[in-house]
Amino acid sequence: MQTPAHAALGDLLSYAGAEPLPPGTLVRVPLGKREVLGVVWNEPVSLVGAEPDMTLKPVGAALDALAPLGEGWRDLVAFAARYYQRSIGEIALAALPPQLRDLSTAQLARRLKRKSAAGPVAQTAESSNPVALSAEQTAVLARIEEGTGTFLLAGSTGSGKTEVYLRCVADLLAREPGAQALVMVPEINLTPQLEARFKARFGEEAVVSLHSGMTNPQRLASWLAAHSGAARIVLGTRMAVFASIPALKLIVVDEEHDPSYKQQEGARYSARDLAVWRGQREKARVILGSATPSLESWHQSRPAEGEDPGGRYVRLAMPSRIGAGELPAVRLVDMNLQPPKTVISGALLDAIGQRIARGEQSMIFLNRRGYAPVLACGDCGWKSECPHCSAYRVFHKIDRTLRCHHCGFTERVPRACPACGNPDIAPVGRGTERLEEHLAELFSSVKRPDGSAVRIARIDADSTKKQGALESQLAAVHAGEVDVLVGTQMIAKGHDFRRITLVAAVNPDGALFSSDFRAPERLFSLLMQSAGRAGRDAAYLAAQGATAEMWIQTHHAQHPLFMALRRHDYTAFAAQQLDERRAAGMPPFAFQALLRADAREQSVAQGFLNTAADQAESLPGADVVTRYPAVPLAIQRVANVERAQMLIESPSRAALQKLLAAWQPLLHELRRTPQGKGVIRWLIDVDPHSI
DNA sequence: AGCACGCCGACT
DNA sequence: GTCGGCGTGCTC
Repeated sequence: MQTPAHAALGDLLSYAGAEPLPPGTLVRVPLGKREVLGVVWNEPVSLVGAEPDMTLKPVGAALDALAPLGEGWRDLVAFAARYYQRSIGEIALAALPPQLRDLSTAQLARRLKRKSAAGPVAQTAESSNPVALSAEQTAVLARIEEGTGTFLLAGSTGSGKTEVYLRCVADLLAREPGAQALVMVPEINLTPQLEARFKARFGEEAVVSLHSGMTNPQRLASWLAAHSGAARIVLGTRMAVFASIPALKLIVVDEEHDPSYKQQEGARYSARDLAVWRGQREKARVILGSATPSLESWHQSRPAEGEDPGGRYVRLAMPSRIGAGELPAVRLVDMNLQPPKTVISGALLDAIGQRIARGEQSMIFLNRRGYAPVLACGDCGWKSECPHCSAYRVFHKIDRTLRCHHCGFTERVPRACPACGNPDIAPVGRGTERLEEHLAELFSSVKRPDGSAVRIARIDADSTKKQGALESQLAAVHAGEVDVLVGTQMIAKGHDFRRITLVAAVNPDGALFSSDFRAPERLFSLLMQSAGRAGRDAAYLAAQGATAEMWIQTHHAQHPLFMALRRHDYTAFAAQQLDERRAAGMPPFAFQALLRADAREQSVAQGFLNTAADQAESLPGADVVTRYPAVPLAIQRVANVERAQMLIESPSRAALQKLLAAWQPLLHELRRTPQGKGVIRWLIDVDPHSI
């Protein structure tokens, strides 16, 4: 009858109840010695006259102050559970606000009484006087209005995608009383500004947010508002895709290419893919928006007016920036022509210096936090390895620590080499901390227009750990209190800096020759997004007489990725990447899953996987599903746990799904045999992001 | 996942 | 002599 619990316990548990409860009803049920939250899943079955083969425990109190969860929601949960090889209970429970688990019926009723019913959407100043649309925005909106299904909105950074979302929501709310919309963004950091914009347009009452940064009571309140229909607009991160939204008619997935939409622990779902599925199921329009769509979405889409109707999504383009300058000119600096060990080339230094002299801002990216990725002894070759992981600990100069970014193990930096006693141990490589320090030295003699010293700031996961730190640091940049901003990809996303006219990536080469076939896609997208941070305010550029520039320092200045980037030509880059993927039989032309196992010994983890692969031989679908040999993960050991994985691949998604479904019970079984002894955990990752 | 039961090391 | 380590097993 219901579904609490996790893991290897049968998907659905049966309970006895005096009254038939409709599916979707939330109930409290006894499980072992505990009482847990459950959801009535199937229509009740009458056992009158039947001989019970087991004694059923009685179902507990129903949370009947709450409307039962709808069929659409239950279908979504069931699909996600099936597709990602997890139990229904795990998905359902993760989808419900945590506080619902430990709230009594009476407490819940009290909660609900406080909430008012759905009101009309308030007309605010902005909603009665919206900004004028560009021709491209108008055309795109018209196309969405007349169509149904899923749309891929490929719009340059600064082309006004958010305004399109706002209009689509406004049109929907005006057209269909009671209809609801779901708008997703990849990162928590991006929700406050989006929330502000939606609330300004639609009023405080109409909008709620759902993300993991909220407190439990806040999350419950938002969830209840969405479930009851009081909230017309639900904003959130990937978890929001599972919100109960009974009158869902529109889903927006902003920055749909962003890897954050893929959950990386527990049930490894893709919120973007589930959004598309949910939209189809609910007959809701889905808009996937991005300046650099994922190759999966690009491949699935075709132009609206094209001759080739084969795509599942309608592709809509907004190539022009509005209110913003031209896309920045991309300048490639060939680091092979620079003196060895150059960090910032002379030309880039000059360019930044000119900006400082004019009172403009520059932004420099380095996707590596800390001071230096390794500390090494020049005498004996000691390196700052983590004792628990197969990785180096990163040197953080700020607090004089060596920190493992994988297991968190932190120690004070030793005075001398721990192996040979040599006091001369040196940082190798460069992170944002060291870059910040280096820039401060380089610009120590440079003065701002008013004669004061150059102000350099750093934004990364370390500088923003404290609550509200990111907001205050961003505010300082907006207020013009910073001349040069150094940071990780954290600053590449979404933030609308008005006075930045130069963006630089000082060392992006790592991703060019990575073993991860998605690395180029991610790099291109990151660099495009970064470029989009520069010159966002045409009026400012004109007043300054400035042009926006994106600088890239590389040892591979002729690389096709950079050539495409220089022309801001996503289409060409995508075509080239898709050709490579097609030739190599990789996604989106094949479907993948990873089977992973962790153990104290690498051989145990691999043994488990390889035995499992042997057993899969006779399963349905096995003939068209390739199983590669088990290999260690790129970072083989984390926190003293050895990790192994096996790639599973097929040109047929259905065959892959069929095999995985049949495989799962065998894997549970295998764990109980001697072959599975020592396996700490195993998991299946469907459509994995990094392999 | 919880939460039990169950068999081996350093403390009152 | 106990408290507690987490290995193994069960939950309608």
